[in-house]
Amino acid sequence: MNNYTRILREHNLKATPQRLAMANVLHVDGHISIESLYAVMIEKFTSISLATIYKNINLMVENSFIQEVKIPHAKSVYELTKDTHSHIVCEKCGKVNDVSLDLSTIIDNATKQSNFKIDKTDLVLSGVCKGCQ
Amino acid sequence: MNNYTRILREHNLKATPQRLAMANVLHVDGHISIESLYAVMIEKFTSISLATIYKNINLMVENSFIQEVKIPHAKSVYELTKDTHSHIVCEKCGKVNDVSLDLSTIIDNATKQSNFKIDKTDLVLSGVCKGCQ
DNA sequence: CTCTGTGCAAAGCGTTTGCAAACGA
DNA sequence: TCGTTTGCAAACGCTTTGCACAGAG
Repeated sequence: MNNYTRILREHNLKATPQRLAMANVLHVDGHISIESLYAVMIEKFTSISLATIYKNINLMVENSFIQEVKIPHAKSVYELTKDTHSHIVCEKCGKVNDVSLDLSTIIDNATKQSNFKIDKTDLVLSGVCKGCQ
Repeated sequence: MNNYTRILREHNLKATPQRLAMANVLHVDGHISIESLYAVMIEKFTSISLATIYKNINLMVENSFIQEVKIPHAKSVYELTKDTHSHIVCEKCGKVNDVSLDLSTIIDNATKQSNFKIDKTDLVLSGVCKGCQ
């Protein structure tokens, strides 16, 4: 039994070939939009339905197996859930990368300013990647 | 001629009553979703169309008069364009507030880590506001 | 007066739902 | 075997478009 089979089951999801392939695409690709995911999936499963993609994406999000990342001026992408991190997106080619940033000082400041009890950060930096410069 | 009339014209937009009211709602409310905006607008203009709201929102975004703010697990809200700032959203009541945070250290770090030329930050903090705690 | 903006209705598009058949455990 | 998942088609909801009339400049 491979890793994703186990993880899917831990999330009360049956390890169907479609789901295992989705998990694998997410693992390999890192960040992928619904339409790109569908394009990749239909290579392996010529008759897979968009409805299946959506149903599985939604189930996986509900079970915290994956997460949605909202990108300014672009479609959302999805990634496997991992430790807290930020994102950086290239305005030219659209590529999304992870970055590991310490936001604790920022959070302290924001807490003082707002009186909120802060428990989550969503930071998306935009710019131009090395390859596109 | 009031402020918004002038600003709209500078953006090549005619200062219609509907647009002036939208600008005013955005100014007073700070951050508002399409559906809330429509609900407020229809009070003043009983026969205003959602199409008008959308057309104007899109024109105003294109002209950088307003900006979209994407919120995790919620609908986007719109705000008048102003100096760079971050947002904090209450997970209980949904209220969105501005916060002024210095992200320069974060940007330096991210630049080193990613080799991107960074020019924009979108930070949305989530938590529980004072009133909801 | 001219050109832009508005309101309405219809179209468009991404996403969700219902259902019968297929499949995982 | 039993409950879940799939694929298809239809439905849905949000957003956009086309058009005739109204209104801003």
